[in-house]
Amino acid sequence: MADDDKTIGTAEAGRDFIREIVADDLASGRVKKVVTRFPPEPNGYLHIGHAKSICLNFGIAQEFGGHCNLRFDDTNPAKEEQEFIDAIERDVRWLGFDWGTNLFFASDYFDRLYGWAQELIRAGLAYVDDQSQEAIRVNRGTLTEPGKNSPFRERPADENLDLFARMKDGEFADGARVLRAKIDMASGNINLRDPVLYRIKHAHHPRTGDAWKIYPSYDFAHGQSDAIEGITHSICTLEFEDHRPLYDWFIGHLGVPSKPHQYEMARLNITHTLLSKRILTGLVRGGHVAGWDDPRMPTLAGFRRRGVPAEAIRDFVKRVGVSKANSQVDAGMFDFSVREVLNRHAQRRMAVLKPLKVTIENYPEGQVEELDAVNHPDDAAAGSRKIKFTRELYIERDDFMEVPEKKFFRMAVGREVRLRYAYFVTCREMVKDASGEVVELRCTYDPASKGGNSPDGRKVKATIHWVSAEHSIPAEVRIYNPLFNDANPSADAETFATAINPNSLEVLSGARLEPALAEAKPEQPFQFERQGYFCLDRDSAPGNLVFNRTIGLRDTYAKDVAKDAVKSRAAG
RNA sequence: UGGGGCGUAGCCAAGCGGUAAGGCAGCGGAUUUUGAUUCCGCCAUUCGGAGGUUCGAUUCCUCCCGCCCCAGCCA
Repeated sequence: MADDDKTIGTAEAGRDFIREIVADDLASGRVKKVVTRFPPEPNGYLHIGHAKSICLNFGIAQEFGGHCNLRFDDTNPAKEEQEFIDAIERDVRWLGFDWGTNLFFASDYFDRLYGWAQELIRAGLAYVDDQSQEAIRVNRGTLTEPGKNSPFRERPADENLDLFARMKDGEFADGARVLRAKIDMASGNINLRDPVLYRIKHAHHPRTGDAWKIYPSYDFAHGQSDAIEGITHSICTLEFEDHRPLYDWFIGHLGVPSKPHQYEMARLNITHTLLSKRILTGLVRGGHVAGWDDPRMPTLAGFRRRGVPAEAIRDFVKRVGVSKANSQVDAGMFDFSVREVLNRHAQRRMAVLKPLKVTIENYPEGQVEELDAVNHPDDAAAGSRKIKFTRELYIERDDFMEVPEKKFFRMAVGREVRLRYAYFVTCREMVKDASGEVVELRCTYDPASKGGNSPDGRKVKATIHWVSAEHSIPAEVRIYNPLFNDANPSADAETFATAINPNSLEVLSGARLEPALAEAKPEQPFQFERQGYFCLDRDSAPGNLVFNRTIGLRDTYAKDVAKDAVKSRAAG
């Protein structure tokens, strides 16, 4: 765990209402040692919304001297897979948290849960219902009308016990019967209208295999699992607020080993981003992205592959805070955290994404000079490296303008600029091909400006990056844009696909990198000077390098140009 | 028209009866061999609205308005 995260939850970092409750419970002695849990269902990959929950649950445990369990809520075998279990463990670790030996599965508790269900039946608080799924739905009533009691509601305990055992033994088909709690079909809270405790599913479970033909529902499993593990603070999202009375009902009516409490917080929403497993699964299954770890995905695996450091995710989540207000965080806030962390850790390199050839006419052919380039401007300990300067170079196409606009002060014919770490160069002329496209710049350099400063104190308005044509290495660079252009895309499972940004991936196949980049390791962040942060993609191979742009640098010039364009459009 | 929540700046978010923290964005300016970074300054006379209680209300009360969640044998 990074040092700078240790302040979460302290007075300096601010406290949220949940930490407030934990602190009070500890102070009053209601709780001796705090125990939390992160309870994912292994039906998909973890996304940044889960990161909020992970940081909260593990964070609270760390800050208050307790522990946090990783518990898989694997009560629905139809949706769950071992692949997801493995991925979730990997991602939680990557995020920087350690559950030690506290790894659990709700499926570990199936026997106990079954026993508790029998306990409820014997107490006359649960019954086997033979109604069809359709009949159950109809008889549940509506939001404004009470439900109707099931005709099987008063079935004697012995009969219920027998039927329940036969459900377990696999005697009945899926959906033939369910076990329901006997609570109140007229409750204003629909969760209390005789909720389903067990359903029949002849499905293969990733952990229990074919041992079970019935599976407990979330409501029947969650609170009791918390109780078994001695969870003191069971934190979930707002949509479960209505389930709390039911959670408490089970805890109150069953002989459970502890009395956990549930607390709810708002889930994380981010502009231009959809964070529901339904949608993310649809993106993957529909082939709209290359997989769960596609760098455009808001999954932890996607961010990792894209080059977002775990520390940035933790930092972001800390900045967002915890509250009960439904909100949507500006994606720019996430970008800020990513840049903040990357700026501190990424070594600088030079790379030209869209090369334009430059020939220094007065530089001797065949001559090679080695120049010093620092690895990090704010960290001398990062050292420096040598870069090679030659007669033929590449600069960024965007750093040259044939007809420079007012605010553009980079290269143009007749202008002098600095090549970073090298020399002042002046563009003498441009060379065009038959189609009129500029294909080369003919320049001269000032030998006295070696290293980037002129002894006569002459200033230039721009410093641009470059690579040696001969010594640079080719690479593919992938630029990612938001998966959704709309700040608040429709989360409708049927139509979300129409909102997908067709330009979410841009591939630049002709990039030229300084040779040191051939040594890049996976997940190692680099700043390509003046452009952004990049990292090696796992598709990369020696001789066939592929880099991902994690995020661009802030670009006030581009922003300014865009703003002016809007202004002139409005004016004209 | 049932039940449960939530409304503080463009976006998050503190605030817990004593006179609106902080961050992101934005806007100025300084430094800069990255139009980056860093630094400095500005940015809510007002807390969804209306009443009421109080010397004093974002905080307490009443009514109203708006938004979110719930009718899976999903979690």
